[in-house]
Amino acid sequence: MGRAPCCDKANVKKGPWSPDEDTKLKDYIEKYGIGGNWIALPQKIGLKRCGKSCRLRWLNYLRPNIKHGGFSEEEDKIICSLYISIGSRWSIIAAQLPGRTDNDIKNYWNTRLKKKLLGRRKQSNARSMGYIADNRDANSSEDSDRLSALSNSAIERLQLHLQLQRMNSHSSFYSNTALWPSMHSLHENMVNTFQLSDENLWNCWPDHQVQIDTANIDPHSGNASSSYEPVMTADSITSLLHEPTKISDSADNSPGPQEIMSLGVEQILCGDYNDSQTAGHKYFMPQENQYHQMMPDFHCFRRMLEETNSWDDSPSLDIVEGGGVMFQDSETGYRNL
DNA sequence: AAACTGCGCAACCGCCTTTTC
DNA sequence: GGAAAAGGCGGTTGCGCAGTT
Repeated sequence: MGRAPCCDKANVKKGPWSPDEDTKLKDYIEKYGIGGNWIALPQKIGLKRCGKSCRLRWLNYLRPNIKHGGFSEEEDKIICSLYISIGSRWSIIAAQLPGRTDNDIKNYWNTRLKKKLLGRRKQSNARSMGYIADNRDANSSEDSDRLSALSNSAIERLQLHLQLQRMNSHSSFYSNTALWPSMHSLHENMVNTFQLSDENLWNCWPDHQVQIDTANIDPHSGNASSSYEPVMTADSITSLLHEPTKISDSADNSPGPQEIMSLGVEQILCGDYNDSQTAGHKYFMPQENQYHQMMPDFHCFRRMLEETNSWDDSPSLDIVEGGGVMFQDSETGYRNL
């Protein structure tokens, strides 16, 4: 049985809010409050709107002390740092920026800040990934999809952190790390990995047989736990490349794998895998002939490492005299942050 | 001047979590 | 304890506007 809709879709108005509707909603909430029930609210006011729509309108636009546009340099930094650390948790990021809404920050990130920071790097990486895919298997659109999937949030976050870290050694602009949120230990691990020599990095793989555990990871201790969400893709890949983490001795009871990796399996691997239930954990093990399918993913990161080491072809961020930082617009040149 | 294109943003959708009964 | 309702969130869509051809 499906879930009942929150309102009668046929009888609710959609689209932009009129000034009249805004006034009705604002006046009512200021007088009587929400009353603990958004769904019932529009009926009380006489608005033909879905309760969720009212909530959104209030939270994102009508409530007091909302700021729109004009993000400051400080806000840019906070958004950037938090995005690197926690990803697209817009509500959490918004909580650190008084007057800003998650929707606003999300829009700002997607339409402006991301382009400012990653700009041409992304295109460059896309080219690299295409190159890799072409070399391996020219007719594999599935692989292309997987590669492009890898180029999303995780890679953006990694690129951003590397940018910031490079700048950190030159500039006071981002040097106050006290302002930054603390990094997940595996996240730090990821960053460290990309500072390894290429040789070391590559030699980590593929000699390990890998057992992938769907158990979750405590972001503070790095230990397996059932109460935290799975680690992100880039963390997972880095763990695999860098420093395998043994989280349980139960591996001894399972055939084949010598080490247990803590990975969010559906985020990093796709395709069919043997799986088995062992000691309360579900293990996913790539079959031998599937290793080659995983390799392109790691090629992506290897390629990124190579690019990172020669980050000079079209920097989107640069240090300027006096310790300031400029974002470089791909078309119009430098612009102060 | 008209058509086209790209961008920014408000709003919607659907899924997941939390609360209530 | 379980089902339903409501809240919350992130991704996506579509409209309006400005700039370009």
